[in-house]
Formats: sequence, structure tokens, C-alpha cells
Amino acid sequence: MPTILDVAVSAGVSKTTVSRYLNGQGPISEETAERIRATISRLQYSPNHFAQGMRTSRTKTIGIVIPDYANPFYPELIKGIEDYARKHGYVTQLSSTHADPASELESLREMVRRHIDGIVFCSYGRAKRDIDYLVEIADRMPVVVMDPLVRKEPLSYVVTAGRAATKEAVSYLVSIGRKRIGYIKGPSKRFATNDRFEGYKDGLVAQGLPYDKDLVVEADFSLRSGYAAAEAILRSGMPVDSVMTATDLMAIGAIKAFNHHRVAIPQRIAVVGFDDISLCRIIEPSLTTIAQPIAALGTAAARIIIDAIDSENMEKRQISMKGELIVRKSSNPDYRDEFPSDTGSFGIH
Amino acid sequence: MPTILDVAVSAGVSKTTVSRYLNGQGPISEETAERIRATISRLQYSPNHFAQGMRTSRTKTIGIVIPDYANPFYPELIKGIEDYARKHGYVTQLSSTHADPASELESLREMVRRHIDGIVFCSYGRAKRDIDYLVEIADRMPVVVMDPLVRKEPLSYVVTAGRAATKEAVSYLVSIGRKRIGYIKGPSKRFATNDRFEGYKDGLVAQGLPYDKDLVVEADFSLRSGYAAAEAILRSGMPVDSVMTATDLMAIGAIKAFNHHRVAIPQRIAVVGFDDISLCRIIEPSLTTIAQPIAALGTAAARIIIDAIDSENMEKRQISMKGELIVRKSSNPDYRDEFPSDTGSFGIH
DNA sequence: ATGAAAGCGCTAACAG
DNA sequence: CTGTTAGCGCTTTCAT
Repeated sequence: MPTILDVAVSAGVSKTTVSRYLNGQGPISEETAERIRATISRLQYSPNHFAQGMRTSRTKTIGIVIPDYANPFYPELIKGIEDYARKHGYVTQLSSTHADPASELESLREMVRRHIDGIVFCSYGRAKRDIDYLVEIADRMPVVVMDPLVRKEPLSYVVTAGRAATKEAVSYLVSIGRKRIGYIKGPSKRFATNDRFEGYKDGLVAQGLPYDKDLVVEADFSLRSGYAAAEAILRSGMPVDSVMTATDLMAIGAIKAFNHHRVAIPQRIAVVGFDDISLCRIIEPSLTTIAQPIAALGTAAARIIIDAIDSENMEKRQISMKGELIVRKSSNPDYRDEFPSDTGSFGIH
Repeated sequence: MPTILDVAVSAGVSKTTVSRYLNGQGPISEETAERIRATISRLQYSPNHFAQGMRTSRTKTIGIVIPDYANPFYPELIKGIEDYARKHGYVTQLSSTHADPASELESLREMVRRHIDGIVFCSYGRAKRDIDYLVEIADRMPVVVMDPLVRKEPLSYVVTAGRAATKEAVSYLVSIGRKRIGYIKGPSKRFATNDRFEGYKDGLVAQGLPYDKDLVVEADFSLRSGYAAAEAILRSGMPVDSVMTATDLMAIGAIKAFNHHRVAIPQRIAVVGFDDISLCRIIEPSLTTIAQPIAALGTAAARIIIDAIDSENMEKRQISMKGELIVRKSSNPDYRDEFPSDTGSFGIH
């Protein structure tokens, strides 16, 4: 591997000049630049990452911590981050924690040890030790949390306004004549769950509907739990004419339950999910849902980080983006699916 | 950030001794070791990654290049690699290329520049420049390709034996009385597609069935193309009693087409996919398919790499693992789905 | 069993 | 516009 010295000698200049050329610092005569350029390309020189890092402790790397590679939310988020990062000369470093708090902390520490320049942190939970650590490093390095886990903590975050979007979805259901709206929520200890649930209650208030806790069932995010929750709603005998859920996967469980029990969707019960995963277009009937602007969330996170690095301003920023209601067949019988839906295609493996 | 010198001074020893302690080199008195241990923990010292890398040019990092975060194959593969790697003190570095050859090459170069210790490379294609580069670096650093892209190249690979598994699936279909087996294949330029397709032909030969090219339709891996292919098979008027596909997503497209045209599955046409993505258990009827031993593939890849590093033996190894036929409702009407199927649960986002 | 000192490849004062 | 020099934090001879 050639070093900067090889290039310098070979081009008949000093290391400094080569370094300056590489980093676009200070003025270099066009002629010298050209000689250096040629030499670099002839020697296939590429700067040693460690030596560079050691001097600058910059790595042009943004770390991304996620709980779970398999959650379809993340690929798109990562892509949003990566696209923006790449445009600005950064690469990303990804780490999955399998939703394990110990592993979350370990991932963060490892990233810091590797001197990444900023962190995007995603988690299902809100482990105190994680947050403490994030707050600690956030003074030195830009950190963005993809959840309002930490409303009260001095951290930057980027989120979808789940509460507002859910509230709007309630008014949509009322506008199509639904009056008894059930809700399948996630585990109460999750902040985002409660945020969306608050939106449901806001919506009822805004529409002058009574809040009836018998119409609310708690599930655990799995398809199966959504199925069971839907059955519970049926068994309760409540005159429900629509069901909203905190996540699409639970909504799809509910659809499977209603299909199985021959409850007509949407004629008897309309279903509205949250997230807009690709399954929404595959399931029958296709699922009305609230789409998160995932790629935009990623872009915003990357922008916050890169802005902060460039400006050396560690001020915290909070961004909340609007969710978008996407009406499909599970709430509108006249909706015509693009059929078969295009859900992308993966290469063979 | 404390340095090794801080630790040394604070513990009343030299840098050398601390370094030796850290790397388990040479003999150190129990007493000294204890003092160093205490100091390190008190100072929260952690070795500087760059300085270490500069000296050793080892990073304890395995790079993974994949074409696409969204393909459900990869999360599981990555997990297989990571689990093995972590157990052996390695971390992984992931990079997605969006199936773009230029980006593949760039990712590889960037990883090499960062001195990762080994690479697992996944691609949908087989760009010559990528392969040339891989072959070039494979003499210095262990490389494993997750596809027999490169049968003839001097590279290690780990794959599922698609041909053998497909052949077996044909004999399974024959065993349940099917005689006219259609096949939906992927784009011909993809090696793995053809590999599976050869298995289909092998199977016909083994079962004494004629190969009829009118029963074979080429699609492009998308659900939609599978749908169209299934319709083409129906329109052809051929007396098909079963359809195999090169991938699950195309099989699911076919199921949607058959459902839509009220062709009874599996009574009139049985469907068999390949991959075993989670959708197989969500679609109705649930999809019989050939499962790849994904996590085992990942583990095998990581093992090859870490073995090679430890033994400094750059010999190439090829591993081919068996696929497993998983019978569900799309071929067996008596199969009882675990219902609702457990497809895992993702935390909210 | 421990230390002193050299040097990995790079960047950034400082000097001309 | 260009060069000299010091030093980032670590591991590794070579001494002791």
C-alpha cells in the first residue's frame, strides 16, 4: 500500500503539499496539482484511514443503531439517511441490537470508540442507561433519536406526529359514517404507542364521541396479538363499526380474524392501520393506513447531524413530521386496488 | 479521553506493561495486573481504535456487502454472521449497494480502505469488475461470496443447493399425484435462477416426465410478474396441475392470480415457492416452499472468515447447504395452518 | 517481569 | 505557493 510519502517523493513534492491537495486546503499551483493527481492515480494511492482518523478524529461516518434488521421500517429509514449522507461525503455504519438494552449500550460505546462523527439511534424501548449515555455524548457529538422517547431529555429527535395523524384518521372514519371506533393499542410502556393512542382519544373528543374503554384492547405488536384482539372485540358484542390499530401488523392480524369470522370489511367493520408496510397492499382487502414519511425522517436526521458537524453547533433540534392517511379497500369498498400491487422485487438469493 | 499513557502513569508502570496487559502478551505479575485493571476501570480507559489499527492494521471487523436492506433474506443472514462473529470478538460492518455494480465496487473499496479483516459479499448480479476485485483482494484477506456466482473463480462461497432442492420438490409433487408441473423462473442472466431451473429439469428427468417449454414462464422476481406469469399459464390452456417458482414472491403473485381467477389451490393447482419468507405463512393458502438454511449460511460464512484469519490460510473453501421442503396448504389441502401464524412482532416506530 | 524508544501515516503549526 | 517538523496513541523490538 503506497503512503502519502510515496506519492510526495514520486511527484517531487512534500507530504504537506500532497495532504493539502487531498484536503483542498491552501493554494496549490495548477501544475503541481496535476502532477499529484497523476501520481495518485498511477500509484492507486488511497489515504490510510487510521492515520487520518488519528490526526483528525473524524471518520466521515454516521452510526445508525437499530433494534431489528427485520422490521421493514428500517431499510427505508436507513436509505433516507444514507442517501443524504453519501451526498455529503459521509458513509454510514449500521448496528443492530436485537432490541436488547445491554446490546444497545454496547453498540453505542463501540461506535464512539470508533469515532463515528454522529449517531442516529432507534430503539423500541427507553432504557435509562441508554438515554443517559446518549445525553452524555450528545454534548460532544451530534445524536438524533428517532422517537420522542426522550421528550424531556436534551436530545435531538425526529418523529412522525403519531398523535395528530391518528386524530385525523378518527375524523376520516367519522366522515365516512363510522361512530363506534375500536382501538388496538400496543404495550402501554412504549411511548409511541401511547402517543398514537392519545391521538385516538383526541379524535373522539373532537368528533364529540364518547370514549369507551371497552372498545380498546391492548396487544403486543405481533400479527397474532392483533388477531386475538380483534376476536376479543367481536366477542365483547360491542357494536363496533371500525377498528384502528397502533401498527399495521396488528391491523393485518385483525383483518385475518375478521375474514376468518366472515365479518365483512369494510362494510361491517372498517380497519385502519399505522405505518404503511408493503403488506398493506398484499393483504385482502388492502389496508387503509397512516404512512410515515420514512425516507424524509431519515433525511432529516442525517441533515441534523451533518449540519451540526459542519457548524460545530451542538444545539438540540426536534422535528415532528406529518403522517399521511392512505385510503384503501379496508375502509373504502369502492377503492380499486392497483392489482396486482407492485411490491417491488428482490433478486434471487 | 484517557490514553494508555494516562493509565500507565496513574498505575505507576510503563505504557508497555499496560499494552501487554491489554493484549495478554508476555508475563505480568499478578499484583501489577491488578493495579492496571483497577486504573483502567477507574479512568474508563478504552484503547484508541485508530492508534491500534495503525499499528496492527487489524480491526476485528467483518464487512458485509448486500444489495438491498429490504430483502427479507438478509436480516437473517446478517444475524447468522453477527452471532458467530460476536462470539469470536468481531463486529460487523454493513453496507448496502442498492444492487448497483458501481456502488458495489465502491463499497468494497471503502471497506478495504478501512482495513476490515474479511468480507462477506452478496449481490444479485455478477459484475465482472466486482469479481475481479474480489479475486484480487482474496489473496490478502478472506472473502466469502454468498452465491455460486463464481463457480469457476478462485473464491470461497457458501450457498444453498438450489438445484438439488428443486429437484426434490419435483419428486414431492409427483408423489402427491401431480404430473404436469409448470415453472415460473427468474431472469435467465441470473445464475441462481438457472441453477434452480436446472433442478426442475433434473426432477422431470428423474420422474420420467417430459420437459415441455410451454410450461415454463420467465418472470422478473416481482410479485406482479409472478401474477402475470400465472395468468399466462392459465391462458395457455395447458393442463397444469402444479406450479413451482424460483422465488416465494413470484409464488405469492401466482397464488393471488389463481385466487382471483377462482382456481382452487391446491385442489386444481398446487403451488411451491422457494425461500420461505414470512409472507408464506400470512398468504392464504399458506405457501409450500423450499427453505434456505439462512442463519446456517451466515454462520458458515463467518466461520470461514474467522478460521482463515486465525490460521492465516487463504485457501478457498466452497460450501453448499441443503434446502428443506416445507409443506403447507398450497400443496396439501389437509395441512392445518398454525393460525394465526406467528410472524414475529416488530416494535412500534 | 518491566521499560525506553522507535515508528506506523497522516495533518497542522510554523517558516520561508 | 511550498517545505520542515512535531506528534496523535499505540505496539513492538531491544534492553535491562
